[in-house]
Amino acid sequence: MTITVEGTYRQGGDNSVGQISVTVDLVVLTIRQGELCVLLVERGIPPYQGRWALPGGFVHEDEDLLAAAGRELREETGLAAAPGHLEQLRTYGEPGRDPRGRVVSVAHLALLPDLPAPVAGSDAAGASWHRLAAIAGPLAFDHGRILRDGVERARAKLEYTPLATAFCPAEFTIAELRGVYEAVWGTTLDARNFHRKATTTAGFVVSTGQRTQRVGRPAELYRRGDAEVLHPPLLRA
Amino acid sequence: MTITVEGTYRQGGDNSVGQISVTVDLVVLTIRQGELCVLLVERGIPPYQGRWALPGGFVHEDEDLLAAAGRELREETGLAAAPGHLEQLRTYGEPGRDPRGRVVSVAHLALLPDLPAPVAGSDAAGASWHRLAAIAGPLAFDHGRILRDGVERARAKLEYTPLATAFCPAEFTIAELRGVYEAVWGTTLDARNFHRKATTTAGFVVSTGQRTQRVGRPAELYRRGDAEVLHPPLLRA
DNA sequence: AGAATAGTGTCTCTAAGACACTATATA
DNA sequence: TATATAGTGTCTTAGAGACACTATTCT
Repeated sequence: MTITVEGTYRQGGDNSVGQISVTVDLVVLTIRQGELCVLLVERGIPPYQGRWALPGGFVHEDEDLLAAAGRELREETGLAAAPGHLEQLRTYGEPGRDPRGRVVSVAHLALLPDLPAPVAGSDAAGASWHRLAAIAGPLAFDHGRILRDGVERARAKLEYTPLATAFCPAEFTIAELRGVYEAVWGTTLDARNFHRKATTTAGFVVSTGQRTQRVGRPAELYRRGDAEVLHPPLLRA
Repeated sequence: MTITVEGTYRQGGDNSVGQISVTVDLVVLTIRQGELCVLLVERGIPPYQGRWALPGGFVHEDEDLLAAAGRELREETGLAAAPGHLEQLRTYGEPGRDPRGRVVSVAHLALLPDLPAPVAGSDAAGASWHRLAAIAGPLAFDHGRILRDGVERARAKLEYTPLATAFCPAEFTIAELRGVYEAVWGTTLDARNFHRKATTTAGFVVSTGQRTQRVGRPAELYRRGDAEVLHPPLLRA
């Protein structure tokens, strides 16, 4: 079924009906063994058969864009965005981006903790995690560009929001949080300065009173604070 | 004419064709007499007849999204984005946002200098500038929300990019640049500290060697520098 | 005791904010 | 000379980066 808009959108405008296929694509990032990873699916049919692509699919008739992205994430990974973070990234609509016709894709960015439940066993045939540094060939469609934009968005948002916590489990140590920054930015940070910074920036993290039990001195466990923005920001060098 | 995508988008996906109307809407900002202003058009037909709305229209069949936004800007204002700035803002696709049917709008943000050529005389019947602080009723559709998002984007980008120069003519004084910050942020800034900051931040502005001729000591004229990002940023209090 | 990891204290340097002062034009 | 606007210098303070040191666990 196709919905048709009747009448001019506004006076002075033209009447071309602009019916276009709308999809959502997902840049799903997580951190595994200290490395930034992205979820990719292998294309089984043309175009770009055999290439890796971002997960995604068509927006349903009566479905919000963010809801569509959440549904696709669930279908492809078997996991909800609940413990992590999901936001709109950017919309890609260049006429030639899909050889089959005009498709506008509203890309979304998801940040997830490294969940114990693996991706396998979900609906998605070939969804798998790939270390960002080790992606072999070019991705299908313009997904390479979308992936780059998503990674850059994540890198930038770590600076001025507490979003690094989306990569962590509900309770985490300062060292784990620092590991997120190091993996996403591809740098190393001074553990002492980072600790001071993270614990003194208002609303970034709150102590739970609990401690870890591993080798070495036990680390205090923290939960995400209520700040939406970091004041002052945690800038990259 | 309607383009239809044949075949599944990718394996594992569903087959709903997701045909939706795609439009571009524009948040066009400028500064007039020291106040931040937005370009609005009055709706002559239902729905929302008589209400103010953002300019916009349908994306053409073989047209890029940014190009569509540029075209609408030209049609509504008679002016190109060339001297200013145009970027994608965000996409709005809530199912109920247009009572006539499913319409996904890719909103764009345009920042323009206060051009001597007025908006009148252009294609647009009722396009006019409105002081942001003095917009009477609610806007049509979800345009109030889009406008808020656009203004917030502009406010944020002044912090860490040299985008304030998009509101200025090609050559401008430091006092004019400061006026942009004050209008967009709705604050007052210390003229002396701002001068130091603007002239010492690498790549923000470059001197032309020219000077103004008005009352008082002549001010040096500057042009936009080649920096894409301000290091360090110029943060709001 | 020794290894391993967590967390604190201190110093230096950069940059922001407050504000007095100097500079150069017009009326 | 008065007025108006442009631009510089200085002081204080917040915060980032470098890095020595202390703390608390396990083996």
